[in-house]
Amino acid sequence: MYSFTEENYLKAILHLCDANEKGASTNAIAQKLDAKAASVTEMLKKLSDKKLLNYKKYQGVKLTETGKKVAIATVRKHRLWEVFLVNKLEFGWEEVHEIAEQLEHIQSTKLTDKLDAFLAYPKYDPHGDPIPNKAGIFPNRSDQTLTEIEPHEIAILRGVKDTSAEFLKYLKKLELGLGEELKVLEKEAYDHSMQVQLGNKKILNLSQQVSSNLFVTKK
Amino acid sequence: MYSFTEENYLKAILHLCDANEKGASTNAIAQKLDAKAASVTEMLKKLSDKKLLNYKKYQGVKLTETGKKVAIATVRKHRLWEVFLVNKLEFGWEEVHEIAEQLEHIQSTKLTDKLDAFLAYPKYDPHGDPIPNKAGIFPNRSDQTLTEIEPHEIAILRGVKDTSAEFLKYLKKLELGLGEELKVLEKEAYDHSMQVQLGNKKILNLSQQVSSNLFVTKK
DNA sequence: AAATATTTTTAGGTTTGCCTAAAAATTAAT
DNA sequence: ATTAATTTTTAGGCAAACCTAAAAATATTT
Ligand SMILES: [Mn+2]
Ligand SMILES: [Mn+2]
Ligand SMILES: [Mn+2]
Ligand SMILES: [Mn+2]
Repeated sequence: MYSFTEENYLKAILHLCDANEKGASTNAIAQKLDAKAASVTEMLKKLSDKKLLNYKKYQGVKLTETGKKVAIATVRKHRLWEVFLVNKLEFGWEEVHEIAEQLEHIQSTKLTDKLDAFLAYPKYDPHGDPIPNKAGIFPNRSDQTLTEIEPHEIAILRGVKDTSAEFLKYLKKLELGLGEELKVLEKEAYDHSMQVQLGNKKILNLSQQVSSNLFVTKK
Repeated sequence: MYSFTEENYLKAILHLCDANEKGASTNAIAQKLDAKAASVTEMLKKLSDKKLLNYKKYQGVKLTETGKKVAIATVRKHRLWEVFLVNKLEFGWEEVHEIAEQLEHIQSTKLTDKLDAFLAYPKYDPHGDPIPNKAGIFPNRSDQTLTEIEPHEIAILRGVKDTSAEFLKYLKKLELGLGEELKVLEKEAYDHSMQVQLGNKKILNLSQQVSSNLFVTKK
C-alpha cells in the first residue's frame, strides 16, 4: 500500500507535529530523516497529491486524517516489534530500535494484530513509549501516579496531572522532565513525601502534592 | 548488505540450480521472479560483478560460494519466519508464504539466530521444507521413518533410505512420491506391515521393509 | 546445410528516491 | 525600511530496478 519511504516520512512528520503544534517544517523533516531539504520538498508534494498531508509552499505541513492513520499504524508496528524483540527474543532494549525500523514496514494488518495478541496487548514499548491499539488510540499516557510506586522500583515520568504553569515551572527547576527515570528510595509515612533518585543521581524530596500529580510507568 | 531484490534473485537461482544441475537460464529466472528476460540479464551482470554468481553470455548461471551462502541465509530466514507465524502467531500454513517473503529480507543475523532459538531450532518449516542451520547446513531430510508413525497420524514423505533403482521403481508404481501425505490407518502387529491412506485417498499396504526405508516428517 | 523458431542480449525509456547548486521566499537584524 | 541571514523551492542529474522493442546468438526443424 505505502512504500517504506512514505511510511518513514509520515512517521517523522507525526512526531514533529506532536512536538511542534504548528506543523513540521521542511528542514526539520530533512534533519530527522537525514535527507536534504530538496528531497523533502519533492516528497511532500507527492504525499500531498496522495492526500496524506496538507502542503502549501513555504508553510510547513500537517498530516491529514489518512496520513495520521498510516503514521500511527507504523508507530504501532514499530513498538510492537520492539516489545517482541525484548520480551520474547531477549534482546537488550538498546539494540531493538534499528531492527524495528525495518520490521515496521512489513505489510500485513493481520500480522500486526496477531503479534499484538501474542504479546498480550502491551501498552508500552521497551522504552516506555505508548503503543496505539488497532483503532489507532494511544493508551492514557498513564493512569498511575508516582505515589503508587514502591521503594526500590524505578518509574519513568510520562505526564502530569496538574498542568498549571506554576507546577511545570517547579518541575523544570527540579530538572524533572518527561522521560526522566525516578528511583523511589523511601516513602515517609508521616507526610507521604517521597525520596527519589533521578537518572542523573540527584536525590529529590517530593511532597505528596507533587508525586500525586506525576503520571509514571514502571520501568 | 544485500538488497531485497538481490536476495530474491539469489534465492530463485538457488532453487533453479537445485532442480536443474546445469544452472539457471535467463528465462527460467525471469519466469520465477515474474520479470522480463531483459531485466534479468541486467541483474545477472550486476550480481556477477559482485562475485555472487558466474555469468557468461548465453550460458545461464551458477551461484558462487558467496552467492550460495547469501541465498541459503535468505531461505533460512524465510522458513524460520514461517515457523514463527504458524507456531506462535497461529496463522494457517497457507497464509504465511507471502508474509515470509517480506520478513526474509530483514537484515540482522542476530535476529535470525535468536528467532531460531526461540522456535527451538526447528528443522522443517510448516510446509515440510528443511531449514538450514546457522552454518548453512540443511538437516538430513529426515531421521524419522514411517515405521515410527502411529495410527491416525499423518506423515509426509521426505526421502528414502534405500536409494536402489528397484526400490524407487516400486515407489513410483505405488504412486508414492516425495511430498506425498500418508495417513497411517493401522499397524499390523503380526508382520509390522502398515495400512496407509494416500493424499488421493488410495489405500496401500506397506511391508516393514518398505516403511522402514521411507523418511518422513509428521504433518 | 539452410531455414525457422526460441532464447538471450542490447538499446533506449520510465519511475522512485536521492543529490547539488542556484533562485526565490521568508524571517531576523540593523 | 533596508539589508542580511535563513529557509524553502526549483532546476538539472544520478542510481537502482523495472519495462518494450529490436538485434544477436543459439537451438531446432526441414
Ligand atoms: Mn524505536
Ligand atoms: Mn523505518
Ligand atoms: Mn514459503
Ligand atoms: Mn522475497
